[in-house]
Amino acid sequence: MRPPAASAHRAVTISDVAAAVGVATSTVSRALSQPGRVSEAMRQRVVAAANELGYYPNPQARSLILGRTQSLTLLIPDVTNPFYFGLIRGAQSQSKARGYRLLLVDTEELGGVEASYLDELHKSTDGVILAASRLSDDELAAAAVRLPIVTINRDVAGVPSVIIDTPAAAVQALDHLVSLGHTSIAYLAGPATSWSSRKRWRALQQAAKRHGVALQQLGPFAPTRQAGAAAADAILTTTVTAGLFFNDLLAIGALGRFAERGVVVPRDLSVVGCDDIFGADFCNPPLTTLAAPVEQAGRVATDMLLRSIQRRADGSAADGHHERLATYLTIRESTGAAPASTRSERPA
Amino acid sequence: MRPPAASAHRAVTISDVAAAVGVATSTVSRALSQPGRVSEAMRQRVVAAANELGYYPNPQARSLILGRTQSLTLLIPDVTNPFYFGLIRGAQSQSKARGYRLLLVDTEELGGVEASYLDELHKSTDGVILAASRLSDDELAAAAVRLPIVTINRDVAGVPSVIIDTPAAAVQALDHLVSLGHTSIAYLAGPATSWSSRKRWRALQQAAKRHGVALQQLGPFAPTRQAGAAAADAILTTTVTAGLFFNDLLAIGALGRFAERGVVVPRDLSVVGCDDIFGADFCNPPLTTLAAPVEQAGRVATDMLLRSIQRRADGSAADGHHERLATYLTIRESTGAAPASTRSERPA
DNA sequence: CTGAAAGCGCTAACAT
DNA sequence: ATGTTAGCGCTTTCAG
Repeated sequence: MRPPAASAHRAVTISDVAAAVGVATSTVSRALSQPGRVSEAMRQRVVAAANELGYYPNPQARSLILGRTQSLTLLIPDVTNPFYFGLIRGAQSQSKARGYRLLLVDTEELGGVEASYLDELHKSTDGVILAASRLSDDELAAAAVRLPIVTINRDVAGVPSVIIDTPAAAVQALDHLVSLGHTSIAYLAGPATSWSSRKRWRALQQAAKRHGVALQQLGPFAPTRQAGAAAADAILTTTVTAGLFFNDLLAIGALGRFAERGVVVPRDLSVVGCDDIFGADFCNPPLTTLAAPVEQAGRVATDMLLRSIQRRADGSAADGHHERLATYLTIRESTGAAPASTRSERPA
Repeated sequence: MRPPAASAHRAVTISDVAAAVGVATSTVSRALSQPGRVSEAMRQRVVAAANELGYYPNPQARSLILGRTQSLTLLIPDVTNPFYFGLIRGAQSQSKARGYRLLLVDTEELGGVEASYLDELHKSTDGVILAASRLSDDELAAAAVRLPIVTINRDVAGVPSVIIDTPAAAVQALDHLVSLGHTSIAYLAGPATSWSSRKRWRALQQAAKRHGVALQQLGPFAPTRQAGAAAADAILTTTVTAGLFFNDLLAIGALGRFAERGVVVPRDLSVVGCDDIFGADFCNPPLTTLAAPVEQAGRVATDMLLRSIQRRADGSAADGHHERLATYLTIRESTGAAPASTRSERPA
């Protein structure tokens, strides 16, 4: 049973409730938010009246005095990139569980948008989760002084972060390819500003050296399906027999292009993606990929942020804790034995 | 050049700026929000000081007095359902363009969560976009009295809404199947509470009668990939040669199950999805589907909501305008000629 | 064109 | 245990 809606206009306030019960507003406030500090009888009368009148607290007024908004903000570069879906869900559910609301902002891959939001948000959110930030280390560190921040996949001193450990998994992927007989492999890099891409490339280089296989970097490519066609064409100018793609979006785009050009995956070329996004398991062929625990990352980031907010409230020093989430290789059907003949002889 | 951050703690307020310039706070307020009502010289001095000090307005304080929060809320049943991605993006970008922030809430397919949010949100958001609401007509109408609401795919008197016209496209899909020789077809229904599913079924029934083909409904099914396996098995107990699925998620799930059971699509069975979500074009085989203009729906809903908010502020009567967005059949590779032999003889 | 003062809804001392 | 009072940061009468 929903209480009767407040008459057309003015909303029900705490003083309406106070008047109805015949007490001071402070008593109502206490009864509602610090039940221990009023008599049980009073609490019940107040709660009854509040329900009766359809009273709901005004979060703005509360925020103004308390200095916290009970809302967190998730800044992501592109809401349509499925990689972030899990992040959104994880952050959303955890925020809700902790009694916070989640604001979602799409920065459209623009560092400038990111920076201006961080300035404006200052007062309207209690903390920010920054996914795949395009900001410089200095900008990030500066922002973190003013506002609790947790980054995802970005390692800046003094700024807590969740790191999805794809470099380690990328090495597993390389091992996998080497075990299948591949000796010449390409890494299709992400945006030049991507910290993850650089990290992964470095890890791959070392592993390639250890295995004694040839590894080359192509790109950078935008992390999109459209760019996948370009990545596919780039790889076809080389003689590699396998490609490690910056992410699944790029790999899926490439898969389509390979099909167009008559390149059969994995017979002619093996393809490895990254992230295990929605679709990676039902594309054609299903993608061997690095399964990033994205939703977990969203939850963990939220908890770290909440802890960081708490710490600030207590006046403790800021922390720069980093949480590293393991990522594992998931083998599906886009990788297979290296072709016997050299790749340059492939029909194309 | 970012202004120097405010010293560790207290945020810069309008009175800090006023003190710096040596004027009253009201002057600063006017200079910043009603530039016309202050001398140009004064405006410049104030703006300079504000930048100097790193002043940003406190939206909470402003909301409190203005009675609007400059934020809209998008309530969706499941953030991980790719159908909503476009909606999120459309609503997000349009909100931003109009100077509003977007709050995202996942109701987890629960009507109760939806209802309680509508109550609480009352004061913290200026309006709500309700996608695929699980609420009853009465509940919706009641909520719309208290708060500007726009629904998506839900037709309730007095509540403005955006209707993605899938029934019309479903009829196109039926025509398509009939033209391919299918005479016995199944509709794999969505949740019983889904208004869209019911509407579509009704439109299909009429069209089937017109064509003189047999149409049966199976389900209801959850709108998920998992449920797709159940839907696939259900369809295999019948002799239909084609299935129209409630949405792409369900269809993609079914595609996987068909592959497992050796049913070749479209040779043995034609499959039609709905929504054209991310993945519909690269699953195996690519899905014939009804391409819903989802991102547009998000933008349109946002604009309608803003208009509705405006109308309320002006004291005009509430409107119940409905915007219908055309949806078209997109033919890909999951539909083909009806098998010559009857489906019950299919290898399985 | 600018200043003084009141007040949005709520909470937190400080009384009693 | 409850009432009184002040004030969070801002906008807006109302004066001048």
